[in-house]
Amino acid sequence: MNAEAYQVTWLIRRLFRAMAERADRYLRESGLSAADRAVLEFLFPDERLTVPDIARRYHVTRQHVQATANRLLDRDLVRTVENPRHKRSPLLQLSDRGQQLFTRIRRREQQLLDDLFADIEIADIATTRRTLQRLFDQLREESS
Amino acid sequence: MNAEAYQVTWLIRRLFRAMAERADRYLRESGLSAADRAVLEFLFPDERLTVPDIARRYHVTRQHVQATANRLLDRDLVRTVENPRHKRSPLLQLSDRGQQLFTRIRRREQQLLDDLFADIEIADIATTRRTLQRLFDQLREESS
DNA sequence: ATAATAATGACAACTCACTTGTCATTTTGG
DNA sequence: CCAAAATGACAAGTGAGTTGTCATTATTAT
Repeated sequence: MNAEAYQVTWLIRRLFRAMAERADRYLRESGLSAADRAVLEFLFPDERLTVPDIARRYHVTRQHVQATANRLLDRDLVRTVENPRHKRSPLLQLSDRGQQLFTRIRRREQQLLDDLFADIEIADIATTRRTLQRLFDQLREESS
Repeated sequence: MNAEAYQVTWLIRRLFRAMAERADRYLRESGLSAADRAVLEFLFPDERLTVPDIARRYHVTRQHVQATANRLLDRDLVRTVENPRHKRSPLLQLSDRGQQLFTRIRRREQQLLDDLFADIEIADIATTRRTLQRLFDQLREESS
């Protein structure tokens, strides 16, 4: 059992790398980085969040999210909306271009996902999801 | 089902980050980076491999492995053995210090792993391993 | 109301795991 | 034997993040 547990963690590492590689390839076509995608995802389809909000949810420094958000603003994929709760920290929201782009990306990802999981039984996917979720909860709990 | 498939990939990403964070913490205590650990693992317990061998297995550039190996050589965690098959490219092997260090690391990791998987049924671990393996095979196949 | 404290954006320098590219040498296979 | 491949050394770059600092703006506790 120890051996299997070890292999699970090994596979998580390998899968992450393989998925990131694959994602990089199709994201690059849209000129997006993984960090860009992550921020867009938080705003999709119509969330309004500040930079520090996203940083907290993403478990990443606000400075990093800020840099990413500024790039997205420059490229008109995101726009700012006045924040009634904080004058200096506007809410971010997908622009129309951002909406369209991310919708396309989601569709593309959905296709890749369907292909990837095509041959796997639904019950196995459910068990895997549940197990990974428990592992994740366990890790989060330990580090808090 | 699509939703569950998506969550599986999301969890893989999250788990990778959480595990990496955790690993960084305990590796740093030994003054090792993740790259150092990866190379040591290829040599543990008594493999003899050249830098390009490791690079090929690790699916990473030989230059990157070379830099890591050189650091490990500087720190006497690894030593070189003459390679009968290639004069310029010696075999790498764990030094005694490297052996001891990596043995300690493995023990520590085993403990963390046991804790992490403590509450999860063996059958679920087996299903998860099998499913992740199939996902991994699928990805590898597609990109070849 | 005010004074201390926290949150934010802007900017800069850094780290880490990698990559790409180049060169000189050595090895190998036709 | 000679062309092609493999190797180590060196250099510069990338991408996702981090830490740290500053000035400004909000929040809170008194």
